[in-house]
Amino acid sequence: MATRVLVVDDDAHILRAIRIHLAACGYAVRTAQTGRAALRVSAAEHPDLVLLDLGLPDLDGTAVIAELRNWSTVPIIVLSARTDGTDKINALDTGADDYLTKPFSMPELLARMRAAVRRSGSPTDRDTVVATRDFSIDLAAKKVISRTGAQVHLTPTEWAILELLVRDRGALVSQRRLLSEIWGPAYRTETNYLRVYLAQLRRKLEPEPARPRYLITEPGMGYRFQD
Amino acid sequence: MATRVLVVDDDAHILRAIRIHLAACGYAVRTAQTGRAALRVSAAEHPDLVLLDLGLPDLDGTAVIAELRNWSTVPIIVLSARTDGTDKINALDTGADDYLTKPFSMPELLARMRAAVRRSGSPTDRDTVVATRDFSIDLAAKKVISRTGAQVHLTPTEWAILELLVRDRGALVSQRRLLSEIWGPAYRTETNYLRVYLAQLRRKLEPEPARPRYLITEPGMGYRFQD
DNA sequence: TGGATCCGTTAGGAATGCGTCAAGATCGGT
DNA sequence: ACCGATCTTGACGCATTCCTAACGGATCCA
Repeated sequence: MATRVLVVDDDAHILRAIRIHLAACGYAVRTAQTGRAALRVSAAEHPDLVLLDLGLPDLDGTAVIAELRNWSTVPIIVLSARTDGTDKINALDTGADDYLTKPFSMPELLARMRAAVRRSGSPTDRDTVVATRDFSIDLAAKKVISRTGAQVHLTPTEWAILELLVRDRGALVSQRRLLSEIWGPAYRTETNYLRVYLAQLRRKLEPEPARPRYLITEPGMGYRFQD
Repeated sequence: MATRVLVVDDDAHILRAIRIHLAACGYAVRTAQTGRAALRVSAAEHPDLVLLDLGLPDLDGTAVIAELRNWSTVPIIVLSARTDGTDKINALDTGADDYLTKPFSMPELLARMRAAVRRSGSPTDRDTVVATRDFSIDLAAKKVISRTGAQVHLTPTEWAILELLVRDRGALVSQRRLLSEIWGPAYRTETNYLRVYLAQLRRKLEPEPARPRYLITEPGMGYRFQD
């Protein structure tokens, strides 16, 4: 599922530029041009991250932060043209998570966004539990629970494969990537291993191991976790 | 209780300047001049925050971040003279929480430290007393009471292991993390210790030590407290 | 139709990791 | 200096997991 970002800036051009960039990087982008709009959208859609410009027409930027912090812990990254040190400190102490001074480099913004989302995501297993009709996978706890409530025991290798597939669930993961990440780059061509372990995973997880529904083979390319 | 900060920098002058500043602001400061020292102190003292200079003599800064992130979620703020964008991005993607380029203003550093600690502080507190059918564990009082009401005596090491497992109850705790946090990063591979102490804990807590119900082994990966 | 390629399945020996025990070393208090 | 408690270390048997090879089935193409 794509990370949802709310971008708040009164300049429509900047807004558009950032939106295009982020969308190209796989983010789901919402925008707002005023402080009140930002608060409204936040309450309605609960974004995973807020990019906030301080120079808004209706409300002071720090006021927006303070309002948000009354009920939300969403990560907030401030983007501002003001280089004054007190602005930074006020914003951070009001509840902002990070502060970038314009002009900033887009790669740095993206890296700081990843860091902010990573932090907020891990402590309260938000997206770490993937549930299907037949079992649920807890990536943080490294646990698989079958529909009957029993815990399914996986070996380290089985878990490594399942984790890779589930983290990119829906997407095709190439055999080369699986082999490289789990056995090392030297085993790039040992597709044997994958066949054996995928069979074991299916025996443990699929209702009908002979006709897999979740662990799908894409012949000649790789495997895919379908939920 | 004062926030404990570990400051890592190879330049003794900078180290001293930062230490004095932070101490004046009420922080409890520890210092390290090398990457290995930083890892050792982190494992021994569990600081609440790490300030890390990237230019260390023995290890690359990002290597220190990566090692720490194997077992710790302590906030890391990188302080670096390098203005190169790729350094920033690498550090952030490896697990750093923030990145300041030298020279920076001390008020800004302090504000970012407050922000980092604020984020990390709240979400991790859960119940301090965990009860099972056969015993109950009081994490705050560091006490274990058996079903008969008698207190179970645990040695310091036994308690350290049990506490780690119970704080993340249900989740798998890797042997690396256990060894790093209790014996230090250098003992990462001494899985012997875990076997011995888990056996002792089971003898003291499990109704059937030979068939553990609470202290579960996940072969090749780690241990898990199941309640 | 025949061949080639890729995949699923099975099984058994090799390698690894775990539980257990016991003895020596170390530490802390009297 | 002594003693008990705690920690370290090594060795052994056992269970699990991994690797590997072989075989049969499915699909595609000539």
